[in-house]
Amino acid sequence: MPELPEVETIARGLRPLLTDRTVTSVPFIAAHLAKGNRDLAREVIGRTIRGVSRRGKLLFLEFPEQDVMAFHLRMTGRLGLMPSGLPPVSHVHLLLDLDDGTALYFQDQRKFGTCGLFTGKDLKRWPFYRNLGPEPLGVDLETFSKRIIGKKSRIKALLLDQRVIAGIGNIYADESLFRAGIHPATPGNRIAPDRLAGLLGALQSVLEEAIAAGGSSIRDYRTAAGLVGTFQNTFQVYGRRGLPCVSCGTPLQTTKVAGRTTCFCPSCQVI
DNA sequence: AGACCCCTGGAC
DNA sequence: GTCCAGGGGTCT
Repeated sequence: MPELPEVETIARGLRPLLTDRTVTSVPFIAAHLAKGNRDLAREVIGRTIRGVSRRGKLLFLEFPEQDVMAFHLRMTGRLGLMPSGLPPVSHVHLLLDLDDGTALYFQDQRKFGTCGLFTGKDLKRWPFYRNLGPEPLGVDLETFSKRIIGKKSRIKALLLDQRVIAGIGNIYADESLFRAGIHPATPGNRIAPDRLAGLLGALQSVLEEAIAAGGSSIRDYRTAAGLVGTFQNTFQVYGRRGLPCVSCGTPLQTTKVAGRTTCFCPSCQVI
């Protein structure tokens, strides 16, 4: 599910509700999450959340001393607040009761999502976190270009690789490649510098517009307040196989790149 | 680069 | 029944 715009939207929604809240109890943690979080309750109870942040697709609850609780929502994870003490909701795997009578819930139909409590030191040692590429909304063209140019992999695979650039998933990879007019199978080392500039611009505009729209709700994604995003209404290629290209009318095609269905315009997007 | 794994449910 | 899904890890 959530890619950068969705996680950013959730983080912005949670920030005012969670900042300065103290965890009072952990009424529920599912077995698959408890594994690897054996002492979560003991370690998180009594701690005060000082901020909510995002890095790539990771969402952090920030505690004092650089400690964080990290969430990765994978395909179907949701975070939100409900009144504490309510009867169990389907697919909720973690509840944190807070000192204002609310409870943070982590809901995840497919159970791919993960969470964990990290000290600052342990977080920096976590390979997935340590190896994350730069933030696409903060990276400069030179840094971005260096990470693409000279790589033989197909550009779609590079965009999906969290070590190359953080936070991009299947939707925003396809949408930005269409806007930039780049075929998803183009090898990274065969994209001219001016086209890389166009790609970074496309990536940034797509992500900014998606954040402004509260993200894309295909199926499961909801904001922290439980609302759907609206950027799915603006998709130009994602999920539009067979439909006419918005630019030239050619039927959009799909292919597989990095194991993911990839939708593109065979006429507008060139290698 | 690709296959298969984790898991649940909707579309067909 | 089969195939597919906003992700990522592991193994060949």
